[in-house]
Amino acid sequence: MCVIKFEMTLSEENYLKSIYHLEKKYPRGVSTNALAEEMETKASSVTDMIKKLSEKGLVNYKKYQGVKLSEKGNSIAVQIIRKHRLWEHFLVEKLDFNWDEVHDIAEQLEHIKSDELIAKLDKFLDYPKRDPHGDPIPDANGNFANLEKKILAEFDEGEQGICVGVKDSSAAFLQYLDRNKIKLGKSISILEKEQFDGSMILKMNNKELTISKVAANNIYLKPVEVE
Amino acid sequence: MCVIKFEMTLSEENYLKSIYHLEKKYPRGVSTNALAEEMETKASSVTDMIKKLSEKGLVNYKKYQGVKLSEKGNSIAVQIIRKHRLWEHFLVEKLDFNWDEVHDIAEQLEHIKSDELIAKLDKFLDYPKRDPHGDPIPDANGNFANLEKKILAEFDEGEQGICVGVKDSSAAFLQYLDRNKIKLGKSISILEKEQFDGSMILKMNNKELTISKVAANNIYLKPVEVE
DNA sequence: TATTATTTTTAGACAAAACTAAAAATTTGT
DNA sequence: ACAAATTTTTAGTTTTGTCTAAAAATAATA
Repeated sequence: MCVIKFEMTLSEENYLKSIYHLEKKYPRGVSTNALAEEMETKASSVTDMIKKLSEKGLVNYKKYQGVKLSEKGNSIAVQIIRKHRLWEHFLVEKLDFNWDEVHDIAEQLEHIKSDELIAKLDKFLDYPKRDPHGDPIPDANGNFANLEKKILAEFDEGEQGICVGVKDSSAAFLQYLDRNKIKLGKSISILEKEQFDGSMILKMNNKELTISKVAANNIYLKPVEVE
Repeated sequence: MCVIKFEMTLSEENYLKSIYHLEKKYPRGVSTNALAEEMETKASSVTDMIKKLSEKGLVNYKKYQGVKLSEKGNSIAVQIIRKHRLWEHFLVEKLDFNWDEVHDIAEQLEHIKSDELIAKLDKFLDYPKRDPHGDPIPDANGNFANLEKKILAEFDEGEQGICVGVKDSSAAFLQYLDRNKIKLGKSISILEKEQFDGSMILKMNNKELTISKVAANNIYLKPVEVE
């Protein structure tokens, strides 16, 4: 196992991370424009950076055909995501931040360079498997513990599940969830599904709650069998 | 109380920190060359940066006459030092790092931008007064808890004290202290002082220990009256 | 298929922070 | 005090990552 360490700049790391996330949406290659939008920069800047990453062997790139992460690039991106999610867990569990406040700080902390630091932080947090939004934290080898989950909007009437994650992690959405007392771990039953607009009437904490289709499309449940 | 927030670059923050530390040694103004050496850069680069900091009102500067921090510059420098020392404390007390391993990591962490983060970290650590090397941690207002301390080399035979800090925080020196079981909080008596080379014979843990003048010049004791 | 429209890349410029080399100011030594 | 040595500043480049404007390639449409 031969691990080569690169000197990565902040900007390079952010590009790899964005490509990683966009590959979920565009598995056949991430376009220059999509990346420019994600990075809040111009397409020409993206082209320049992609060339640089390509020369370093971190992405596979052919002109006009979008980028994909190479194996090396992927594993670097996964390590950055690991750091981001570990720090988010730390901020919420140890420093008492709310789950809607941690993203920007973790965005900075994820670039701190020290393998020893991350190993010790992981141990201190007792090897958490998920961050405060329910996203899996890859282990030191880059392996994700995959957990079964389905978007709430895809559940049918009478089904039931446990809230295990959110798709949208914006502060606005997280605060909406807080106001409605929706948290990870909560048991939710689907009472009714409105055909007209896709809104749902749920039972949670023995109370009824109506949510829009937009909201239901951003909540993950783990299905629970109900007899 | 009107607090103005600046956009500070990493480099600007490091210059302020270095000027702060050098002002201890050069209270009438820090020379361009001294700063260049501290920052491991060239004098011409220093001149450029000083001009920039001067335009921002963070240092007082007249050509050929060295720099001093302005009040604003000083308070920013103190906040960076606060962050550095809080993170060092965290790394040693919570993540189980040794005191010779934390400097480089804290050097990165000190630039994370979030007042809320530092306030919560401070609380989590239970408002520590000193970092792992015995240096005082300024509070949120920039006030240092000043503790009485004297360099070991300046003690006389028969005197006694408690180790409260080190002047040199290099890994090499800290490891030397570890090998000789010298830690913060240890009680030390001066048995003999060799006139010839300034070396000292100490009693600590009921055992005798000889240290060189160089070492004795880098250890701080709080004097203890002995009847 | 020919012609638009869109996307992507190239070319050239800029700001930040560093550098080298040379000029200017200050300090030192006789 | 004046020449020599040192320190500091200026002037002109370089690198990284961005930008604008224009050219080239690809995609969409009549």
